[in-house]
Amino acid sequence: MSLTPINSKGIFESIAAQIRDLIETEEMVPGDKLPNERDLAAQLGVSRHAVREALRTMEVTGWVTMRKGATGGAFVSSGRPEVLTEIVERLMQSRELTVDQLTEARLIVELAIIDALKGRISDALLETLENNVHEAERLTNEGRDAEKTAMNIRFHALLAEGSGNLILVIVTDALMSVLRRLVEELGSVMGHEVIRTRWIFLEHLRENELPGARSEMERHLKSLHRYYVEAAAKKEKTQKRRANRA
Amino acid sequence: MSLTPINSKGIFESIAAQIRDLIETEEMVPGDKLPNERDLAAQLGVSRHAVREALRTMEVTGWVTMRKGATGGAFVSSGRPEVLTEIVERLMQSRELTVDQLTEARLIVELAIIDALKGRISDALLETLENNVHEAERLTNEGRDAEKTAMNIRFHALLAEGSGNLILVIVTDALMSVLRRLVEELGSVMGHEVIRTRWIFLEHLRENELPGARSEMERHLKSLHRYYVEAAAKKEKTQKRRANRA
DNA sequence: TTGATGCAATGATTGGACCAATGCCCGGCT
DNA sequence: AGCCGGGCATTGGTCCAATCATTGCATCAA
Repeated sequence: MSLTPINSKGIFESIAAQIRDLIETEEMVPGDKLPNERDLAAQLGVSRHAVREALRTMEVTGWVTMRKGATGGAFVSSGRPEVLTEIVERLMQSRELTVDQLTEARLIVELAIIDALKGRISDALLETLENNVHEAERLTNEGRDAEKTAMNIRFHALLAEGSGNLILVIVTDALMSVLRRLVEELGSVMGHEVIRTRWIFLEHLRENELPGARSEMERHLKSLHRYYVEAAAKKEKTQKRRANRA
Repeated sequence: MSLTPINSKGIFESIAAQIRDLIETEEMVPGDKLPNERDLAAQLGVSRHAVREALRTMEVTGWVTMRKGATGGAFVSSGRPEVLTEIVERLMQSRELTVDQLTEARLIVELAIIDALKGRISDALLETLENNVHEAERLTNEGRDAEKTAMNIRFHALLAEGSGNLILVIVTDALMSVLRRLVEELGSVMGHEVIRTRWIFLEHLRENELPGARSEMERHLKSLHRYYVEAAAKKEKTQKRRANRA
């Protein structure tokens, strides 16, 4: 005989579960509008506050987005990579996750993407990538730092798209949105060095020399990896020093 | 001249921001207890419900955990990696993924994880994996299908954990979860074949023969890949036929 | 000593009321 | 005819007050 716990996690949780089910079974797809809060509360037989808490948590986890106003309401969302950054930030601050792990994961995924590029290197892809590097070069020369960084990050996204695999694109997106935050915190570097390695990488790609491209990217990312780990350690130390002084 | 929007996101957001600041500046560390909801509401001059919404979102994002009861309350947390899985899973699920892309991505990520295992193969890891396969073998023989599948999926999660990289674990978890839904739809297969390839894989791992292990896994996953793509195509066809008939 | 019981603290849920933002529509002005 | 502006309906946002539920602890009796 197996008894199931009753309401173990609170009402708002079971409300969220019900709505999630609707979405998971594709009875509702991104863009669809959920009933308004008052109707939901009535249908589920709970108070409006409970519905609100459920919707709020679902908003945070990227299941729905909420807009206010006359045409507002809760809409099924397709997910928000940005919320990842906040959670990752917390994990890193409390040492559950290290910079080391983050950049290592980036290295691994990126190299996997390059491997997946086999047989998919088209002229269109090459042109897109070249345009990106040209733009990045211009921004670097003009000293427009933030835009330059965005452009450099975009390069990796384009590469992922080139693999033709949506999953890799999504994972890359998520990783990049987290890394962007890291760069903001630790400071970006090596402006022209990035451009240089890009051209070498692209040259290999153009010649269909995947191994060469791969090792160039590996070299580049590993040097970035070392830099960030060091910068994070240094920042750590100054924070500790400041804490001790106080 | 740049004007900043006022209160664009509501009161609960600024409450959350204030509390986050307290935690970020390390005035509060994991384990510390926040004031109770009534006091917080009074101190901030807002309603208790606003405080609750703030705390709820912070719970989801891993800043605090909440317990109920006499010694309950909101406590500073060190983060919850599981939410990341949920968000990544949502990102994957909401896109129009093909079976092909899913299993290909699984192949890519899994092989990358095996590469990342270099220098990390411990006796403890081997033992954990062996236990998993033993269990899976038992469940397979007993015909307990659902549990067998769960155990087989768990193997990949354990492998990811063996890489020592939390990011890879999260990506694997999300991927597996999406994949599991697919398997439920298409039906699982090859019970004993999976066990066989597992033992071969582990044997390579035990001998520290990473390339051998890698190619065995590659062979196995590629055959799975073919099977699922085929099964999906077949299902597609019967659905079309059924649709035409109607 | 042990177990039951009551109490107090704290979160969980509810109901109802009102505020605020937003987009649409309609009427009046040019 | 065109447009502009104010009112209005819809919907989320906030607040208050009250009650329920859970949990740990202190108390007390066997």
